[in-house]
Parts: sequence; structure tokens; C-alpha cells
Amino acid sequence: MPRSTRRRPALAHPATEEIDLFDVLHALSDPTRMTIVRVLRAEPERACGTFPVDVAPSTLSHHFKVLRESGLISQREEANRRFSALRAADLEHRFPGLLDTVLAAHDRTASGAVSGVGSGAGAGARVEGGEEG
Amino acid sequence: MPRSTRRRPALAHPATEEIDLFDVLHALSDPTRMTIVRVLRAEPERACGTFPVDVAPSTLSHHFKVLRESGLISQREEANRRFSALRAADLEHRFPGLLDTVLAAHDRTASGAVSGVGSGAGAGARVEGGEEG
DNA sequence: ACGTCGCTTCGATGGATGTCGAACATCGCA
DNA sequence: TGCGATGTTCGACATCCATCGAAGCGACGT
Repeated sequence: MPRSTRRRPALAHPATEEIDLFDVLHALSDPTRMTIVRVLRAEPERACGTFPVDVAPSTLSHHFKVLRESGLISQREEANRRFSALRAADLEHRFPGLLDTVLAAHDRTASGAVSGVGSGAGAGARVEGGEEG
Repeated sequence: MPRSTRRRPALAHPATEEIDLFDVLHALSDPTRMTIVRVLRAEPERACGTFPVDVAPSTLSHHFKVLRESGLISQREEANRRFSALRAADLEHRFPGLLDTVLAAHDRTASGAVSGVGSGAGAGARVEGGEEG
């Protein structure tokens, strides 16, 4: 048995045509998850623990699961790290313009919120999502 | 005191600039409310009880309240009837293209679900599309 | 080998949510 | 004035949801 990176059940992602609009809207209606999506939109990939959100690891894991099962993100395992990426192309194919428009709407609301995205100084930097609990 | 059509506290609507994206997304993430919005998009105004949804009157009232407080619809009282209308212009002003894009996404998923609601508006309000990797 | 790191799963918890039925208020009509 | 239509509010209820802490598991460094 290969002891490689495949012990746990392979991460389940919905196919592009299976992506449900209500799931997407629901996933996007949470500030923490919106922050994650926004960060992911500025970077091709990122490890789970490096997002500028202020929640417990278990909570973060839950949010990633919601995002993944909604089809918004994909996750890839590498060693003991899990990298997430926005399924921008799939989303664009399934719901043209949706992601851009929603993200633009959020930008308009909280303009210039995601600090340090792309600079690698994300850990510790807080964004606008996370204190509403 | 004129005991005319203003006994109940006037219906509270958020100002255009007060409309919250998360409230809108959450309101739209419910199938019943999505149906209401879709119907309203094809008609300028409609009485509450005339929507093709299959829920109890009290439940419907709840959904209208959610929609109104999210800023998606406005409600006007006339006699003992309450007419609802989509705040399309306000939404467009606040979040350009959002409503059209979300509705188009839903049309794409379940085309022809709402009886009598033919896709009326919705053409080309797309914002800067095309960017994914 | 042992401990640490990264992340998940489990169990619990408090709050929000969708749903209903019953009761209430307003208006129009006979 | 009484009744039916329209729609709301209230109370109840089951479910979902975001959150946390504790425990577990695989990978890696010392």
C-alpha cells in the first residue's frame, strides 16, 4: 500500500455542471467565506492556514468544506498541507459573470479591504470578515 | 386622526446605500424567495398572495419581510393589499449587474421554472468578464 | 523515536431560519 | 353591522449553521 498522500478519502468536488446556484449564493453569503474567495481570486493557490481570517482551525475547515462542496474552490493535498484554489474557469463556464459581479459588488462595499494579498504577508493581517459571531 | 391606510408602522426599507451584499445574497439563496424575485422581475408590481409559490401565508409573509429588509423589493400598501416590486434600479445603482447576473445564472439552471415568467430583461449587463486561470 | 505542525473529524452549543397554525387587523361589500 | 378576503403577527417547532474545544492522523524536523 502506497503510503503516499492519499490515505484519506479523496476530496469530493462537484462537476462543473453540477454546481448549484443556491449553494454558491449561500457559500458567498458568509463574510468569512467571502474573504477566502476574495483572497483566492488574487492568488492562484494558497494553503488553508494562511488566510487572514480570525476563526478556529476547525471552523476554517468547515468553511473550506462548504466552499469546496459548493463548487467555488478546489482543494489539492500536498504532504500535510491542503492548497485551495478558486474554480474561476468552472464558475465562469457554469454561471458567466457571476463571480466577477459578486466580487465587484463586495469590492464596492468594502473597497480595499484585502490587505497583503499577494504580498505573502497574509498571516496575521485581518480583513473585514470574521468578527461577526 | 385619519384612520386611513397607515395604521401599521410604515414598512421599513433600507436606503439604497444601506443595502448589504450579504443580506442580498442570503435572501437570494432561498428557492422560494428566488421565485418571488424572478416573478417580480417580469412584472412591475404584484400582490403578495398572487405568487406561484406553495407555502403558507405566514411563511410567505416572512419571506417578503426578508426580501424587503434586504433591499431587494419594495412594498406598497393599498387597501388591504400589499404590492411588491423589485428595486431593480436601486440594486443596479448599488451593485451594478448583480441582479441581472444572478437571475441569468438561475435561468440557466432551471430555465422555464416559473410559469408565465418569460425571460424579459437581463441582456448584457455584464461587467468586465474574462479573467481566470 | 518523539514532538510539532497542519488540518480534519467529532461532539456540543447557542443562535438563526423555514415552516406551520391560530389569532388579529384592515378593507370592501352586502 | 356582519362577513369574507388579504395579509400580518405570534408562538411553536424542527432544522440548519457558525462556532468552539478536544482528539486524531499524517508528514516532517530534531
